[in-house]
Amino acid sequence: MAATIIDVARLCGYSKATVSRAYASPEAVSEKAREKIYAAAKQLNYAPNAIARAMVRQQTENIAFIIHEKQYPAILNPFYSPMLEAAMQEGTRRNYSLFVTTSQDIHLPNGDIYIKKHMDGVIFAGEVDIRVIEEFRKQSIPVVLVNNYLDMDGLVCISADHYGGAVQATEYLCKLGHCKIGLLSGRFSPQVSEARIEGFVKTLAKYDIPVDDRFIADIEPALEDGEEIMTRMLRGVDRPTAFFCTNDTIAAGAMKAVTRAGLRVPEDIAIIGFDDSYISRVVEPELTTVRIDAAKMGCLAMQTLFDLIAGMPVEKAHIQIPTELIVRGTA
Amino acid sequence: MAATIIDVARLCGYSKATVSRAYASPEAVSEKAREKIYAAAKQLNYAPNAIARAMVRQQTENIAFIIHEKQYPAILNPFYSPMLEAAMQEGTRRNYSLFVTTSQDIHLPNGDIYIKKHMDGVIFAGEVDIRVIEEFRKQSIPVVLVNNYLDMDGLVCISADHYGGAVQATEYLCKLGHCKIGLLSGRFSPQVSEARIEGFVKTLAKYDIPVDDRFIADIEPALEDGEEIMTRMLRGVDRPTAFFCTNDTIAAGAMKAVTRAGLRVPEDIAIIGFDDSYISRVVEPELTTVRIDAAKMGCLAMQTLFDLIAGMPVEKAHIQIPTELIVRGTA
DNA sequence: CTGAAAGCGCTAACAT
DNA sequence: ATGTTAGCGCTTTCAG
Repeated sequence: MAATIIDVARLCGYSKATVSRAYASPEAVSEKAREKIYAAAKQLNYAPNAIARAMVRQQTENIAFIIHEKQYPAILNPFYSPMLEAAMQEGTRRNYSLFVTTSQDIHLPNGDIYIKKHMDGVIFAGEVDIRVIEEFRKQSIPVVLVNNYLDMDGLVCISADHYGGAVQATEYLCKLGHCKIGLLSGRFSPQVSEARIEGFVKTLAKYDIPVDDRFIADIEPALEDGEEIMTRMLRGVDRPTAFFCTNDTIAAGAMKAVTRAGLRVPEDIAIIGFDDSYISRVVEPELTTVRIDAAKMGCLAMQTLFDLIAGMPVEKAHIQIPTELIVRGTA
Repeated sequence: MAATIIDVARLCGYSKATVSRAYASPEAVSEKAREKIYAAAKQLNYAPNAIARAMVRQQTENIAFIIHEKQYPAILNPFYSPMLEAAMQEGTRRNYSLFVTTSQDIHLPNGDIYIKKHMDGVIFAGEVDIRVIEEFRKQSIPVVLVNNYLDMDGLVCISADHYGGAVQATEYLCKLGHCKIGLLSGRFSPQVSEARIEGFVKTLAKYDIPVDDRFIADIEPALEDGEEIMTRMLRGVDRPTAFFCTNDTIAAGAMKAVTRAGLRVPEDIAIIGFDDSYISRVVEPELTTVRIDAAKMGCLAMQTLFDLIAGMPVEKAHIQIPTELIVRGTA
């Protein structure tokens, strides 16, 4: 069907080796040859076959970005978007392509773990099954984990400083003079949730503010859940004057509840989010939140992966990205 | 390095053909053989090499989803998210993987158009250079265009009924009694923008409402732009009581402007959006908008592509998805 | 700078 | 049910 390197070679009179070089290393071929070859190729609609190339070179220039099914609406997930985006750009820069898939794409008929397409490297986002990682490493495929932390020998993990971020947020609320502060905590992977909760609790302790269990909620990190729980909390006696929400989506839901109850943010209830995702700017007033530099995480993940692919040793297994408090209108 | 089919064959005593079959068509191999083969494979950490397989089968089970650079923050783009999502799920169902890339990934050193990785089919989202499509078809790679319409022979295009959606929105506003209605039109691909504008204008005509050019804006479809233009329009004398925004992002920006001006949505200014994207539910009050079933479009795009790959003839080149008015709180 | 030839790892007839 | 064999299209020594 499609023209092959042989057809081109035949048409232009050069050998297929030379044709190959005209694409793989143009500078190694005389200008005259190059011209003739490209002309012949054009005439035949020839385009090099990446599969064949990958086969002999034993590398595909493909990277997989794998997201756990549970978090699957990942592309929808305003947190992962910029990460993916940055990773893609970094990949493109190096002539790599990014495969975005879920973890269900990596199983074999016999039940074994395996990545269907050959990948030069893999980025796991968020939760992962440890066995999957082990399996990949057995097959000598470099792996980096982003937005999660697992204590495996030599496994590079890139995550945000969830603890620090929670401290920044809580401290800010305390300094504002709030002395009744609630927590709307979303269910993420245990490490993440726990770190954020811990930051909150320890900071309250530092400021001698008691933790009131009635105003601590453990919910799914969705808009409706945020709204629902806040509606309920608003009815509580002696309710807090401020809430720390462990992501922006929850915070947006909480804001809705406050508004609908006829109260005002931040005058009646101050709210602070986490992630600095896109929605922090669509709500009005705009959300005060803890910024995670997701783009940086994505970029770093790719760069680290490239190093690994190039055989460079791991310098630091656990890279933690600092967070930053972004003060806007809700607290 | 990695074990090959030959190593497995040697270890288990079967031929490599049988080993191959144990993976490609397990039912064609005796149970005993399968067990031995899988055991040997496990011992050697063997996993079939997808590249080699793709090479001989001449198909990769990969689909590319290509978004024009201009719209690149596509993953960020709340409109494309559900589309991508649905496409991925549909792909997974058929054992295909989805490559998400930009249009810049498809050029050759010599300037020719070409897709670096071999793909069994390609979905273009939004704007595309016609020459790119021509080139793909020359290389006999099936193509479908989604969220855009191009009149090319036999090219399948899947788009929403932009005209109809604009009519629904405008008509609703008219029926509500608004007789001064503004338009905040975002710059999308010409076909899309024009269809939406036309729907707006014709509907006003139908209701004998004059079109006031002072309250028609042509802007970038971004939050800030929506806010900025609305702030300006609010200062206009004899200003509209309602605005039709050609996407939700613009509408959200416009809502901010209204709120900041101390006015209320929808009491003072009614607003209606387009897309029914995620943000239509994060704003408060929630946005009345025209729903485009982006998930359906993504799913349909994949299904059509699979048909094309299977060699089935194109039944209908231009598939138009109907829109639906979703009435919520802003109009 | 160019050519000849040996594979890369797997599948798909065709036999047995 | 299993084995034999001939490639898939390209890159890469090694020579010239």
